[in-house]
Amino acid sequence: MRQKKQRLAVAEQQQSPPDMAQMPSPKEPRLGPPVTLGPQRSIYFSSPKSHPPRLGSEFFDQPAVLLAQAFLGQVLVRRLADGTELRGRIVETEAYLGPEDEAAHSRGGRQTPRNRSMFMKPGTLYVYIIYGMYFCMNVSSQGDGACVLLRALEPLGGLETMRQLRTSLRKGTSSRAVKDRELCSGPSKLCQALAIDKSFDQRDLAQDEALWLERSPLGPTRSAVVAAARVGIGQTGEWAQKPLRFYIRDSPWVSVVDREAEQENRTEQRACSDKNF
DNA sequence: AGATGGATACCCT
DNA sequence: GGGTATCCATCTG
Repeated sequence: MRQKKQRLAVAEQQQSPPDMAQMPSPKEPRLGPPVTLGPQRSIYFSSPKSHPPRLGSEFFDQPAVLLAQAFLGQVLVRRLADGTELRGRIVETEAYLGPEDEAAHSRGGRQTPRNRSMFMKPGTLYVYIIYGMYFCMNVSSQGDGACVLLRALEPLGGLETMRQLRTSLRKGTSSRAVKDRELCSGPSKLCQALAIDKSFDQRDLAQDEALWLERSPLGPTRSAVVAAARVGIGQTGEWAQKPLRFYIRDSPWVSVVDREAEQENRTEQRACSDKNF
């Protein structure tokens, strides 16, 4: 009981009410997000020179597998109600392909109130509750019912706030300090660390004021991306085996490493380079 | 390794 | 409507 209250208290503290998030308050001006929002375009912000550009809807409009790979290295930014910015580099993702994918919530074309955002336009957030107590954050991609799950971040900024969020949202009473590696190394951990909850469901990552993606100058090289089986979706079925999880090789921030897949990826690459690649 | 926790989907009156 | 099995995880011992 006490934990539940704690959880709510933190959520209220960090979370701005929807109306406040939408309307700029005249008496309390806030720093704007990296680029202007709204339908009207400005040539000033389309210039490649403007500061770290926010990734727009074109970025999200690609097939789930490509989007899952393109996410790697990009920086996710969360701005809390008090203006604090939390940032992390995406190091691990999973692709869910839509109706044909037996491991996807949208398998068989199932559409329910919960997974509605999977069918919305690319860039739409799909946040769902798992095991009754955790959140997972997905981003809709091109393809009906297809999306990408964000599984791990390398924390870059706002670590102390992340630690606080992770500590206060944890269930146990143990007051052991949360290590840096434990801040965002899992789909629900990163949601806790960035204070992302169900209220983000159906929001647009290309437009939202509290959450956005910044292009990183250096992405991982092709050989630094490991393709492995997805986590936690059972052992059976062809879809459980498919290499639809992607992570940055040797990153200490990844949630689950798959040595076997890393080995296989390497031999595949060698085979490619042998064939004059 | 085992317990946890509750929303959700799905089946059944 | 109600009952139940399941669930893309985390924490602790």
